Amino acid sequence: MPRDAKPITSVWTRPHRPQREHLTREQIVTATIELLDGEGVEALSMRKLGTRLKAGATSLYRHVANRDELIQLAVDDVFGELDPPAAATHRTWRTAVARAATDLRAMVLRHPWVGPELGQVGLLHVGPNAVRMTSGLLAQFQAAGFPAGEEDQAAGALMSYVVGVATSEAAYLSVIARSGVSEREWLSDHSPDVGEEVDPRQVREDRFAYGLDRILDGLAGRLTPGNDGTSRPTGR
Amino acid sequence: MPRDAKPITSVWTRPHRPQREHLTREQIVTATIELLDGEGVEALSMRKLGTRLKAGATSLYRHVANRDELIQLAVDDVFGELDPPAAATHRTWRTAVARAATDLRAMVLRHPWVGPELGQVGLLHVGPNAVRMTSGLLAQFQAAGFPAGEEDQAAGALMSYVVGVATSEAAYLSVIARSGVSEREWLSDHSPDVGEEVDPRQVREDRFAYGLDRILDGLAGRLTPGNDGTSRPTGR
DNA sequence: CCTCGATGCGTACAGTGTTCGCACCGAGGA
DNA sequence: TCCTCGGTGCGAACACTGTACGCATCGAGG
Repeated sequence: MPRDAKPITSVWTRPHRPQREHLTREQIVTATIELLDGEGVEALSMRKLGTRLKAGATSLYRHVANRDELIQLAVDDVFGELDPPAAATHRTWRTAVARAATDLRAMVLRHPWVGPELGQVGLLHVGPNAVRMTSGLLAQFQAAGFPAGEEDQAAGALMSYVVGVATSEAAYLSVIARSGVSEREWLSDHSPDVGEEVDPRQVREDRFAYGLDRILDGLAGRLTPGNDGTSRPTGR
Repeated sequence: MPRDAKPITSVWTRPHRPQREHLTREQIVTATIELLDGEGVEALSMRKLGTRLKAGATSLYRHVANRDELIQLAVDDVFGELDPPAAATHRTWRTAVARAATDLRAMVLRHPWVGPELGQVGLLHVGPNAVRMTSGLLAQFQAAGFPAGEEDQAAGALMSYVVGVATSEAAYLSVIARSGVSEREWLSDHSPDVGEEVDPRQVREDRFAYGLDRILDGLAGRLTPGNDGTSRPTGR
């Protein structure tokens, strides 16, 4: 025992660990999501996250390998907000798939950092929640009666579209939000040719629905005649 | 006309500025793209870029506001690799659009960092080259004879799909490349149920073409009957 | 009561983007 | 010919970052 410093001071200056509240991986992930939603992905730092959890920055490394893995966990966690589509039947596939797509878009808009992150890691091996979601979608296409081997490509095409629009939409909204004005103000500043009466939120939703309908139309065309729910006006 | 025989000191003790090669914004951007292609977006640092240009790190700030703006410039620059689609006619719109989509996918695969970056800044206000590309696409849909006001939504849907697939595909390929094995090795390691005879690159291209055809099918359904080229495969 | 694995965290290190101020160049006027 | 002066390069510095390491401390189990 070297006499490096004061042996012990008073009780009051002791490190004073009031209650040893253990960190949880779950806690860390939800705090991460809060921070990501609030300030964006590049504002996420381990130290900031630590203080938000009333913990030291390096404590997090006991529960998470590194920052990248933490973000991956966050990505899969928000996929858990989606409930998988209902039972798959060949009559209801189109509405079920459309609903899943709408939910997915809403989730990406709620968490604008998810889109770019998905673009860096790919859609497939993200985690159990994402897998549950994609396999639920796949079941819909299987029940719909697509030719053998096409269900996969159909589901993939749909997912790519939804993630593509939603990501770009989320980025657009984030840029506006960072500039501090409302969407309509921003629009009338940056492209004054749009009318005042249109609701930009509605416009975005219509655009999404338009593309979604076109993809579902195109997919429905691959079904054996009779099963399809095509909205195509040309009856052939 | 000015003779370089400066009477200061000897040539050898001069501050040794061998040739005053001025940096150019263009030089910087192309070096940035090289570095991004080679090592990915998070390996891009101003100091590394500086040494690659045989310049100090902070010299770059004379020509570029900051790192983010530099990446934006790089993004728009690679959009310049795409040549805008040919003259738009109502007979050739489908092949022209399919070709533009294929080119765009190839570009995103050549530069795997573009996808996530597009997801962070949005598709629209990226720069003149991207604008040229999207407006060329729009002209195709206008010439195709879509109902008034729908050309925009059609072009947007297509772009979202292409960027969505290509981004996720590029991420997948980057993960594999970083692991140092070939795509087929990686596949037989991670999902041994796929056969040996399939060419994974061909599979990806087929998947892309499948979704593209479905979207174009769905879009063609909105044309006045007679103009549509429904279900025409784009394959090679 | 003692031991031991698990956990928290202070310190430290190698980087990062970016600012500031100074040194220098080359052209344009006196 | 000299002398200014806007533009350019860049070394030093600052505030941060992710994270490896080692030590202090805990709770449970013997």
